[in-house]
Amino acid sequence: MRYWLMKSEPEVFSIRDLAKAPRKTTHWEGVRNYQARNFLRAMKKGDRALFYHSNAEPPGVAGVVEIVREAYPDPTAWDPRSDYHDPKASPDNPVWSMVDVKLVTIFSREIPLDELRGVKALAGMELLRRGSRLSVTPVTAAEFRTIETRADKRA
DNA sequence: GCCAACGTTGGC
DNA sequence: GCCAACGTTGGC
Repeated sequence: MRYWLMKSEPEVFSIRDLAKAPRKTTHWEGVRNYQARNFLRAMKKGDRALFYHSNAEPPGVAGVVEIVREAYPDPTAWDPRSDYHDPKASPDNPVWSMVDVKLVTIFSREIPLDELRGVKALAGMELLRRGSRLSVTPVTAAEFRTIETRADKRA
């Protein structure tokens, strides 16, 4: 099993929104970056991902989700009314993929980005790289565990 | 296939 | 709202 980090803007879709969703499950739609899409396609059922709140006050890791359905075409890509519409995409040529994720845990406290920056064990994390913008990134098992453990401790 | 212009992300 | 750091587009 592999580990990932997935970003979402809480004003658009927060981990609380996921908790309220039917079966606490959602389609992870709208990824429009090829590298991030390829990571979505590499995900396997049962993989786990950190749910990250971007463009938030403060930004940080809010909890854990599980991949419950592997990559399949993202229909918002060929929906002209969608914010995520891409004229290159069609049902015959979907271009973009999405997965389904299910809520596993909402951390008792969000771990803010600036706290993560101070953790030695996380120094190599893609998220912390200068200029990193990818909305889906792989995370090592050690990084994942470090963050999970930290969620139970005080800052 | 280069690269300038443009658009987007996301922390601050 | 600013802007650095990227990714994408399109003229050549």
